[in-house]
Amino acid sequence: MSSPAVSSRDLPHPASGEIRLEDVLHALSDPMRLRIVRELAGAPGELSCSHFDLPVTKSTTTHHFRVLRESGVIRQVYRGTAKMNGLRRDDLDELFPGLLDALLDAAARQAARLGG
Amino acid sequence: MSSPAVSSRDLPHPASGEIRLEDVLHALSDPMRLRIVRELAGAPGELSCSHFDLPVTKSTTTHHFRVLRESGVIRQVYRGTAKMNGLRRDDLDELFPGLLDALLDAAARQAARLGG
DNA sequence: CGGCTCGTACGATAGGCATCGTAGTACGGT
DNA sequence: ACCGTACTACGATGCCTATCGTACGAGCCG
Repeated sequence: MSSPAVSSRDLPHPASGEIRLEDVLHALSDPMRLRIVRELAGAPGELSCSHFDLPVTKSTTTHHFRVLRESGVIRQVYRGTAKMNGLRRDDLDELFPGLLDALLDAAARQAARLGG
Repeated sequence: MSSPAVSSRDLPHPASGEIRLEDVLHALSDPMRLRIVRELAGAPGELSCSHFDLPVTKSTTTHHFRVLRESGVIRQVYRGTAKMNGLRRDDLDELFPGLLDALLDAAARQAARLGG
């Protein structure tokens, strides 16, 4: 066998060069997804999908994670039954320097202002 | 009479405190609107709607400008028959410092990368 | 006044999308 | 082998939206 993958199941991610700004912005324009990204940014490592306690069903949660992955905002990988999620900081910072930090800062400011 | 308005027709804008990050991101996630904003950012003053040569009908153009205005990204004011458009740099920079510049830089980088 | 340009309003249409529920697959542990 | 957990797939639904065309209103200029 080739190098043992983290799991037999692999998930399609856009290559770094295929990430489109419009898709990233669209992904982050949903409150639920922005919340996910903020939580991911505040965590040290990766987080499993089940770690999040969102006010929607699991089907919808799956949908949001897929949108984030397909837009290039997060990286997903299976680890056993869990699916681990991490921000694609490296790729995003290289493509759009300062953007992710500005977005996270903007979200934090709005949360503070509106009492989030 | 109160101070003479620029025109008898007035347009509804969100107050600075009512601008929501999600709405701004959603507004900018459309290629046509991102293009408009980039052009506005590169111009010295205000630009009329008719200045833009977009590959859509005038109805659709009106729609996009309204979305930008209602999300708080641009300010619109009538001047005779023309409708002048300007970025709300001041408000955006106060609410989300660095965000607008990061977005414009990101858009410029992508345009350069993809040959826009 | 008459016409011209700029932009709006309204209705229609087609596609996208956030959400749900149910049924199913993959993996790990007992 | 069995069960439970984690996540997915699929279909349905209702809303939002990008687009168009046509008809209209507002202001300028001759």
